[in-house]
Amino acid sequence: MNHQPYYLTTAIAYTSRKPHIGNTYEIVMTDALARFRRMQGYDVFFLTGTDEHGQKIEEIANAAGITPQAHVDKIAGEIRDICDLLQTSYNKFIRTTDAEHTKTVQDIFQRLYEQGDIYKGEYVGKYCTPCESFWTDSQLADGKCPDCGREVRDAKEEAYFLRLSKYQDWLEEYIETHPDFIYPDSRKKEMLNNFIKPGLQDLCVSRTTVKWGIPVPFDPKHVIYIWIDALSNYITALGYDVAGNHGELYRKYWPADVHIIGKDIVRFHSIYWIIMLKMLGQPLPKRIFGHPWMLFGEDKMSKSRGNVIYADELVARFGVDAVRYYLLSEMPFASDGSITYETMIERFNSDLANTLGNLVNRTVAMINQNFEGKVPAADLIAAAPAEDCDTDLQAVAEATAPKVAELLDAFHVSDAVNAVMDLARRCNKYIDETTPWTLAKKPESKPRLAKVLYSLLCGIRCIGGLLKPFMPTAAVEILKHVPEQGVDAESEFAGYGVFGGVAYGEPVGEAKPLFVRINAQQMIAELQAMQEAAAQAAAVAEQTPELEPFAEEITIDTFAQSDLRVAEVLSCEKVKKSSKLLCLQLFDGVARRQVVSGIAKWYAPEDLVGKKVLLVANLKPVKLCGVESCGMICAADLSDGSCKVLFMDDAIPAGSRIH
RNA sequence: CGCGGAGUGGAGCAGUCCGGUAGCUCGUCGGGCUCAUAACCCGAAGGUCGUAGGUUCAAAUCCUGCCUCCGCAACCA
Repeated sequence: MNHQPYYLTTAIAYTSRKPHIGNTYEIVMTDALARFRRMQGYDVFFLTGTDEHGQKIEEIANAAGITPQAHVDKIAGEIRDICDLLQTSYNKFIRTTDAEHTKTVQDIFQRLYEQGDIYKGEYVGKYCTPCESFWTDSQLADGKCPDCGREVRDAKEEAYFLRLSKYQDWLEEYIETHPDFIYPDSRKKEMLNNFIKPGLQDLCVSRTTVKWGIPVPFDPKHVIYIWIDALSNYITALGYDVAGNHGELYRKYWPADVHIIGKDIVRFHSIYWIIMLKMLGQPLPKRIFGHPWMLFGEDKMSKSRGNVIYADELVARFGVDAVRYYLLSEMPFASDGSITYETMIERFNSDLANTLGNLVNRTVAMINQNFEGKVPAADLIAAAPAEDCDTDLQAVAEATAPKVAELLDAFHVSDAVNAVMDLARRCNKYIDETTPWTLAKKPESKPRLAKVLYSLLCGIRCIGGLLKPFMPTAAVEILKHVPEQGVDAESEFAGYGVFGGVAYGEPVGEAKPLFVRINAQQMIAELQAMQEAAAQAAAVAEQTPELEPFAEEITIDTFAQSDLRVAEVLSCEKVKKSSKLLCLQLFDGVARRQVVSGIAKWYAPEDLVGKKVLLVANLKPVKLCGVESCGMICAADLSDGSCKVLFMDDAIPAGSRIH
């Protein structure tokens, strides 16, 4: 029996808003793996939780007129409710506002500062107002904010930096000599080629502009930025202590066996987090698995598209087990999966109702009809010789547990689920091969009938047991029909690779449908109605959009520093190397000038030629994708993310100044 | 030439490393069965394996060019 510790984690969920079903996939998958490892006998610790600090949360709370703490309490509660609703078996739910976490994060920051891995920098530097972020010169992308691409302004700020550059060579070598560390392989290549090999920049790890966060202990006007705060949760949750007086959990479970995260944050885990641990002198997690995303149809789920699906709505309609089954069986290993109501209903009917539920139901019904509802007696079964289909069924059943284990070892969750369903299909076929209803008509076939039905119960026992990681409730329901006798195996999981273990003479219970077939047409009509209502609500919300807060008050002199002019578009073409940029030739009243603008997505070059636009004439020239841009044309940002250029009255001559 | 992934019957995927009869689930059609939830089992139709070349006795698989899609990066002054 294996009692080794096994530690696995999900990313912590950001508490900006209620998570949709795509966000939920991760924790369900992690839960399946956690349950699987427990069944194998591992001493599992499964961590999840919420990431609760940051500017965005401050803003949302302000807009709602509540404190950030009140906001995160509410959302963290909702997130935890969803985890519970989906029956995820986490051992701890950490919140980054927990006192213990906060303290340890401060200790980590202090320690890294003392040993020189965090240093205080000051820049006369670059500050992005919308992002409230500031950047070193080397971080700027062509003089712009690397996060949002917008303009940055000079600002004299001091901030703390994490010395990533020092560990670049070490990290590169580590990743290359540990081929399974970043998984799947394509993510590893992405990290190496796009981030590590080009050179790591020191990372700014504090903010003075954000208030909702953990203060830097020795310099409280700074707040510790997300990286050190959020990533540390994996060790603070276990009682990591900077001085080495670690809690029992830490001593037992660290390093993590796997961090399960979305593919979008592989970078933070495989670079920042790993280097932080190296700095702290702690062992590294064994593996980082970046999973794909769940899309709705072809699109990413988003509230403004009105196509958001929430876990609780699906559970209300299909039940927890079906939702879990769908998420786990439908998501491919490496590429993005897609969720649609049609496929959800289809898989429910064909897999859960027809193949699985019906198998259990018909088997139990036959035992009720022919053996007074009790598992046939051992001597009766023994009186029937084994036939080819018996040994084949047994072979398939016994091979299933090892196969599932192998697939789960490699994180091929959907293949593992499908392997169990294959066994259910084999059982159904066995019923047709043996035609128990014919056997039931002849008294002399009673031993054969007993053997057939017993074999089916053995198969169902394997199926029920192996489904435990994926559909905990349904698995237990199935196993209730298969009275346990106990088998000799090295773990619970391996026990479900044994064809047998069903107690003779015990009642199998009443035959009732496990999953009632869904009327697809009717359900889809209902769901569509629901979705349309949601889309409509989104459209209504659109009319009263959340506006960006107004900027700080300025004087007319400050405004006068901006030289706004009317300019005429002489010609316009796309910038070759970019999907977003148009290059415009303008007449500004005096001369011709070139301006590059990121509006290619919404305007074709010919839409602009001959129009008069509003030009910010005294912006410092910059290069975008290698093309020089002298100024900026003004456009309004719409709430759907698009934008509209401000066209001026034709009667205004080019060069007119705006006041 | 920024990095990486993918193109296989109507849909979704496996097979490609290591060349040798193209496989699975769903759907369609036909048949069987009746224990069971209009369920289950069998069979059939349907694929120039993105495209053009090359290597080979033999290519979905190896090599080269090209096309298309996607992710990451870059990119909205």
